Amino acid sequence: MDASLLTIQPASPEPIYRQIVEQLRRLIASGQLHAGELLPSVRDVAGFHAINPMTVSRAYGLAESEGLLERLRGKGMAVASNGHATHSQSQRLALLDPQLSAVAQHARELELSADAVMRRLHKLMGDSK
Amino acid sequence: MDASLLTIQPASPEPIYRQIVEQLRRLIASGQLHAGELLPSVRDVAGFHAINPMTVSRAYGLAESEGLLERLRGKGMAVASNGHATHSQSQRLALLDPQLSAVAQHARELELSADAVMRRLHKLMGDSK
Amino acid sequence: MDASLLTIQPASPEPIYRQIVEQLRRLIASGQLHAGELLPSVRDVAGFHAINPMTVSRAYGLAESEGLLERLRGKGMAVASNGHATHSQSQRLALLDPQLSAVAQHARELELSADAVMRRLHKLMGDSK
Amino acid sequence: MDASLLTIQPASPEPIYRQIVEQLRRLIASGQLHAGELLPSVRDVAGFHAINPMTVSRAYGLAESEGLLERLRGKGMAVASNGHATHSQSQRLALLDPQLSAVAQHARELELSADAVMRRLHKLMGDSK
DNA sequence: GTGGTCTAGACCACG
DNA sequence: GTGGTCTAGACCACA
Repeated sequence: MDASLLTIQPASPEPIYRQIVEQLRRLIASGQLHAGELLPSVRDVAGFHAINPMTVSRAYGLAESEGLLERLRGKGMAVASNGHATHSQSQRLALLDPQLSAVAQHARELELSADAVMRRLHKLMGDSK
Repeated sequence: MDASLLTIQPASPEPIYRQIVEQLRRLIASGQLHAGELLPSVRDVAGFHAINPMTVSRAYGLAESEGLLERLRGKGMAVASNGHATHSQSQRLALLDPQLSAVAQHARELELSADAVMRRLHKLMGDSK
Repeated sequence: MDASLLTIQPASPEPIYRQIVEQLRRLIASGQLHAGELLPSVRDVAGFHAINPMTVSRAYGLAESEGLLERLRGKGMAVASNGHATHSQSQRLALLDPQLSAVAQHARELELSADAVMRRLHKLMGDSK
Repeated sequence: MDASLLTIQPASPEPIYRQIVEQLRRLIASGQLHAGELLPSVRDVAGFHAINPMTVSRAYGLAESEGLLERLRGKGMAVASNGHATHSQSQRLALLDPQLSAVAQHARELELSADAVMRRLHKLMGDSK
C-alpha cells in the first residue's frame, strides 16, 4: 500500500486520526487492503500528507486496538489476519447504515421523496467514479 | 410548535446545539415550521429533553444570527419571515449534498455499487415513514 | 473519586496511560468505583501526579473506547453503566489469570514448589494490607 | 541444551530478547542449565523460533554482560562457571518477588482475598506440571 | 529502520 | 468549567 491511497481532509470537522481509521476500516472491509499487507510507515504517511507523525501513530494505534491492524515488531503495521478483511456485500453495506439512516431522517425533515434523494445520490456516485 | 417536535440524541457525536440548528433549518426549509410561528421557550425545550438551557439558547442564538429565527421582544423566538421558509425542492436537496457526497465517497471505498446503496437507502426511507 | 486514589509509578516500564486504564478496570470491577460516579478531571489528575494532561486524556479516551467510562459532555468522564461494574469474584479472578499463569510458568522454570511460592505470596499480600 | 528448551511468544508485549534473558536466568538459577554447558548457536535459536538472529544475539550479549553466560572463542556461548548456577530456594524465590508484589497490589485493587488468589495460583501450578 | 511514550503548549468545541 | 485535537520535538525500545 502507498501513502497516497489515504485521503486526508485537514479542514473537516472529523479528526484526522479518525479519518484514517475509518478509511482503513473500509479499505480492509472491501479487500482493497488484503490481510498481511504492510502499511506505509508512520513517518511516510505523516510526511506525505504533511501532518504530525503522532497523529498517524494515534490512528494506527487505535486501528490496532480495534483488531484492524497488527504490529510486526521492527517491521511496522500490517493488516490483521483476523477475518476482518473482505467482508460480504451485506456486511459492507452495514458499515454505511448509520450514515444512511441519518440521510433518511433528514430527507423526511426536508419532506423530500425517496426518488428525488436517490436520483441525487446516483448522480454523485456516478460523478465520483 | 411543540418542544416534542425536536429530536435530540445526547449520545451522538454531533453536538446537541448543532442538532437543533440543523433540524430547525430543515423544518423551516420544508415549510413544516411556517414563517412567524413561535418556537417553544428555551426553558421548555431544555426541560423536555433534559439538556442544559444554555445549549438551547446557543442553538437559538446561532439560528437567529443565520437569519432562520428572529427574536420578538417579550414573546420569544419565532421563525423569520424573510423568505427562508418553503424552499424549492432543488434548494432542499442542496442541503443534503454534503452528506450525500460523503456517502458516495465511502461507498466507493467499500466498493459498493450505486444500486446496492440506493436499494438500502430506499428501504430505510420506506421504514422511517 | 479523588485523584489520589490512582497510583502512578513513573519509573515503571508499563506506560503511565496504561497504568491508569488498568487500575480503573480493577477499581471498577471491584465496585470501588461505582457506575455513574464522576472521575476527577484530566487536569486534576495531571496536576496531582505531576504528569502531562494529555497522558491522562489518553488513558481516559482508551477507557472510554473500551466501554469502561463514558463522556458526559461538559461535565467530565464517569464510570459507565454498562454492567462492567461490580464483577463476581470469579470474574475478578479472571483478570488476574494472565499474570498468575506467568508466575506459574516462571516458578516451574525455577523449580519452585507451589507451596513455597504461595507462602511468599501470602506474606506479600498480608504486608500490603 | 537444545533450542527447543526456550519458549518464545512473539505476540507477547514482553520483548523477545528479554524473554530469552529471563528464561536463561531462571533455568540457570535452578540448575536446569549447568555451569559450562554450551548453548545452541544464535543461528539455531533464531532458525528454530523464526525470529531475527540479531534479537537472539542481543539476548546472549546481555546475558553475558550480566555474567550469566561466557563467550568461549570458537565454540560459542556457555553457561558461566562463576557461581551463578544452582541458587538456593530463597534466592530463586527472590527472582519472583517483583511479579508477586504486582500480583498482591492488583489483588488488593480487585478486593480479592489472599486465599482466593492462592487457590487459583495453586490450580494453575498444578495444571502446568 | 520501525512504532511508542511523554512533554509543553496552543487552540478548539461543548455545556 | 469539561475533554479533544494537533503540533513540535525529544527520547526510548525493538528488530
